[in-house]
This record gives sequence, C-alpha cells and structure tokens, in this order.
Amino acid sequence: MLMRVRALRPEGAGHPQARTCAACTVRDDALFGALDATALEHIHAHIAAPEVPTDERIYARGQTGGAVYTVRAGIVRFERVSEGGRRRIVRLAGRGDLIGLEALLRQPFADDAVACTPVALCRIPPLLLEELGRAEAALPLALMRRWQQALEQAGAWAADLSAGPALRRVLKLLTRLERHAEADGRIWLPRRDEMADMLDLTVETASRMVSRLRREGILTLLPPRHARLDSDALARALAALDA
Amino acid sequence: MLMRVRALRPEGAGHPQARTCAACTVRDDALFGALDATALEHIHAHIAAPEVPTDERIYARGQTGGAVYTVRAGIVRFERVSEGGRRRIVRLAGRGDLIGLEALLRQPFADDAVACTPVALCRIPPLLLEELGRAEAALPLALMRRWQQALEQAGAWAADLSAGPALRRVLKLLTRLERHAEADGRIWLPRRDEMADMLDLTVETASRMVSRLRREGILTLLPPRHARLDSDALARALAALDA
DNA sequence: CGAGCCGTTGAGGGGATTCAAGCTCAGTGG
DNA sequence: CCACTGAGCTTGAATCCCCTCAACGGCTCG
Repeated sequence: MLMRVRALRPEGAGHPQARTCAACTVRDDALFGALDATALEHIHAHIAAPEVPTDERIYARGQTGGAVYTVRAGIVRFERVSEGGRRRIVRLAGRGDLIGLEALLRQPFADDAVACTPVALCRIPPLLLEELGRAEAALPLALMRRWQQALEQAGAWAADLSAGPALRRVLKLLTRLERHAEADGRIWLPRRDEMADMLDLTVETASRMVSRLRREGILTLLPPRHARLDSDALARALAALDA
Repeated sequence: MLMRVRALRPEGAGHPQARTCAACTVRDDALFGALDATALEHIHAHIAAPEVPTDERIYARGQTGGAVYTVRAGIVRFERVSEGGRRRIVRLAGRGDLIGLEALLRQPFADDAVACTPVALCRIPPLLLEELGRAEAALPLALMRRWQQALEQAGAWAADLSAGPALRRVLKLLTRLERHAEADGRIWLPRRDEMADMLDLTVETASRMVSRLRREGILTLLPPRHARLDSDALARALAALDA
C-alpha cells in the first residue's frame, strides 16, 4: 500500500527533504513504516538527514534537549567512561535501529554515541514524535518495541561479550558483527582498541586473538577495518569452546 | 490529592484486593501514581499480589502470554544461560521496579526472572494496562520511562560490574546493593555463586574478595545473607583502585 | 624521510582459575 | 543428645591465562 502511494506521488514532489525520505530504503522496516502518506508528508519538513564521519560523536552522555535518530547506514557505538578513566563500550547499533530514545523523555543521554563507520542518520525532533503520537495510536507501541529491542541487546551484550575466556568473547563479537554485514558479505572489523573496550580485554590480547583466528582461517582481514568470516568454522570454534 | 481520596474512602471498602492496593506503600512512586481514584478502583479487581519465596522463578525466558509485575519488596535477578551451560546474571530489580515489560508487547520474556530474597509483587495483566493507556495519556509516558530506566541499569551493569579486576567488581556490586538496603540499613548479600555469576568470577575468587573486605572492615557479615557496609571506606577503596 | 598511529609479537609477572581440603552451620534421624 | 550429612563458605597451592612492558614493522601523512 505504501508502495502505491509512492508511485502516485513522484519523488521530486513536496518538500525538498521528501526526496531523501522517499528514497530511504530503511523506511519500510523503520519507525515510520506504519504511518500513512499525509503523516509522512508532514514529517518531511522537520527531519534532517545528517551524515557523521568515523569517530565523530553523535551525542554526548549527560546532554539534554537532543533528538532521536534512526540509523540509515553505518555502525554506532555507545560508550561511557568509568571513574578510573577507562572507556567501556556497552552496545552497538546498526541500520534500522533507533538511538537516543532518552530525548523523547526529555532526559539526558545515558551514553556517548559515536560513529564507528561513516554513519547516515535521520534526525527526528522529540516534539514531532509527540505530535504524531497523539494522532497515530500505533506509534507509542512502535516506540516501546524499540526500547525493548535495545534492552534485549544490552542483556545479550552483558551475557555474551563480557563473560568467559578472551577467545570466546572475540568469537561472540564476530557473530554479532556478522548481523551488520555489508551487501557484499564483508563485515566491519573494529580497531583493536575498540574491541578491547567492548570485551574488557587489552589491545594486545585482542590482537593476539584476531591473529590466531586469521591463522586458523576463520577470519580473513580485508583492510581497512573490514574482514570476511567463515561462518561455519566460527560456529564450530564456539561450539568447541562451550563444550 | 490522592491522600484525600484515600481518607474519604476507608480501606475496607470496595473490592477485597483494594485493601492490599490501598495499603501498598510503593504505590505513590510506582507506575500507578499518576492515576485517579476511579481508575484505581477499576484496577483493584484485576491485580493479584503474589509472594514469591527465595530462589523461585517468577517467569522464564522465552515464555509468552505472561504479565507485568511491580516489585513491592525484595530483590529480583534476571539471568540467562549461555550455550556453554554457564549462568549469567545480567541485572537486578528492586522495590518499585517494573519487570517483565516484554509482556506488554506480547513478546517472549528475554530473561529468567528469579527471586533473590522473598519477593512481593503486583501482577498486572497486559490487557489492563492497554485499556488504561487509552484512557490515561500519561501512562504510555510512564511506561517509556520504566523502559529507559531498565536500559540505563543494563548499561551500567555492563560498564561497572563486568569490567576491571575482581576486587573492583565486588566493590561496585556492593555500592549497587546499598541502594536496595533495608530499613535498618542492612543490605542483602548474594550467595557467593550468585556473585560469581553476576561478576563473571569463580565462587572462590568472590569468596576471597568478600573475606578481604571483611578483614579490612569495609564489610560486616550478618548471616544469613546479609551484611552491613562502611560506605565511606567503600568509597575510599574504590577511589584508590580507580586512581 | 621522519613522525605517528595501528597492529603484531615476545618475554615476564601477576591475578584469577583450578583442584583440593577443611570449616561452619542447619537439618536429620538414630 | 549427638553423630551424621550436605550445602555453603573459606583457605591453600599449583597452574594457566591474561596483562604489562617492550620492541618492531607497515602504513599514512605532513
């Protein structure tokens, strides 16, 4: 049905931003998938589509008055710094994820959000979502689903990536990165210091584990910052560890 | 204003469950704090107040069609079992927390929820919350706040409790338990194997750390499963580690 | 071409695990 | 009443894994 509306309404029509939004391939499975055409036309006027280069911060922990973002492309990390000054990466977000949900509640952000790769976003002002929420009863539900999804991710992160021997943690991270694979099947491979802060290891240990997996043929490095996985071998290695 | 309503309506009146709800000291800061008197009278008829003994499961990971619960007393742990068969405790909930939010979305529970201490609950059918949500616009907002709160907890858990040396993890856990302290200032102290599964340590290491803190006067054991903390000494020990 | 970042590898030490034994304490039944 | 039992906790000794410290190579930039 959405497709038909899009066909009747040429991409060049409406607000300038409408072109970007109409062309957005993420939209169907993203937050606004449930909205009708008039609602879409309304939001076009208020949404910006910023692009964030690698290692640039999207928002900062503690900051208030920010916006919510849909990730259209790229990978985002959530990090905080402990009292000891050590950085800890607590979660990743990828294509289709909604980040910065705190903004909807006018609460400060809980983590720093930083681009791991070049990232394409949709910036959604909280006020806009509130207006829509009053008109569209489906929206609060969709939001709650996003929240629950983030919570599930956080739990899995704590259970999988912060537990067990170093090799297991790296393997578990790789299975996670596989889900954010590019169209050609390559995965984004973090810098060693990023891996270290995700898994609570040192840079050296992370490097050693990667090298080992490379020697064993499970991982093929494709610089810069990319790799190819042998999924079966990876699964077998994990099963062997868990036995 | 809520107080006045309660005074006009004696505790014995209305549905039998009304007595329990009216006497509930958690209510004011819990989910239904925002509701008016008629709404409260409506929900009394549908809420059960189960009590769960220590180590009994409240709900299971994967289970669907369950309810949401407000924790009125006691401490609840969320755990999952890894492929290797190892248990991992990923979060705690205490008095005033809302657990099992997945049920609102008709989704399966993400973790096992188990009582760490004797736990008193309010069981809230999802259908009831949906009805109320349509009448009371404030409710979806309150729910989202709960979700965000749980998410923040999960992030803090990953950042604080799964990182750094064993002593630091135990200290961080203790500061967290301090927030759920009883009226007399005592805290609930987990069994050593529970601590181990919270912090990804072995039982022995957990025991060694506790003993050390006991010798250093930071912790005083008050069996069974309770202790008293020297908050200042605890803070100093943490600061020393982080320096 | 040197500077700096990133990744890798080695050697040594330290902290957590592993394996094992002994302890306390509550519950049980002779 | 008290040995007996088993679960939970503690402690010791040996081992191993990961961290620390250090050096080096590849690569991109200025």
